[in-house]
Amino acid sequence: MTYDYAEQAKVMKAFCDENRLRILAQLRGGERCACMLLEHLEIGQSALSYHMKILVESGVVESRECGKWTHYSLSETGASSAVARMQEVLTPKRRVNAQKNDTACGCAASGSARG
Amino acid sequence: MTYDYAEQAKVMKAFCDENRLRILAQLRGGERCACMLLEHLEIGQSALSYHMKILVESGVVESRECGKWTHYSLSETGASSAVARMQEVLTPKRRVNAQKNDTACGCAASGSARG
DNA sequence: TTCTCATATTGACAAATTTCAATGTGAAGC
DNA sequence: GCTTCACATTGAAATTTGTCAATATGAGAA
Repeated sequence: MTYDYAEQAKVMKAFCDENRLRILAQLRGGERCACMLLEHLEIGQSALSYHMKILVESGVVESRECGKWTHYSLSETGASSAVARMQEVLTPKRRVNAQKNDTACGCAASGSARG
Repeated sequence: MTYDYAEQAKVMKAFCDENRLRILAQLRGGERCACMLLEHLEIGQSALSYHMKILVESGVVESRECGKWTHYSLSETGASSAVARMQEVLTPKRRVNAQKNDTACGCAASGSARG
């Protein structure tokens, strides 16, 4: 399978900005409209909108429109998908050929994939 | 608990760059020295060193020196810690007070925290 | 329709990130 | 000692990201 690193990076970018983490922390408490999120952040309205777009496009946050308001909430499917992605990235592959990762210097390899 | 968003963001930054994801993908196959990692990337040696520093400082990668060579591998503890962090960020908090997240517009809230 | 409110978008700018070329460092070999 | 190899660090440039002020959009109220 050809891995889409750009797509993967895009999802992970949801989590690597302090203000986005603060937004996610608020959403852990339940659905919030933009104005409520804004009250607890030290950024302007357009910056919030920018971050919400990133969060929604990454799939971890869902938006729901209700008249003039937009409500945001954590996406269960997006969340579990993101966690699964990270888990995959960090899970050693099953070894197929015994000595595939021999080191150039010839000293014994240690670590998780050796066994 | 006062959340350290900077620290959290730092860990997550390990995963939000395409080249770092390519490096992690290589490390899934087992321990690798820098020169081997470099062969499969389209960046220079100093850029690789820069990325490895970020990966090691985030805790998801371990380095092991062997004479002139440095070997890198996925850190099991770092990996599970990173996954746990992401999981925490995405897990709705237990509701304590019934109507804490009422919306400004008064329309019914939906979503995971309502239940 | 006109006005206001909540949010999105745009353009410009500042700050952070990523890269390379050059240089530094420390280990191994001569 | 000197040289080479593997990797780290530095400084500058290119790129990306995050922010604000201003403006646009679209829904509800008047």
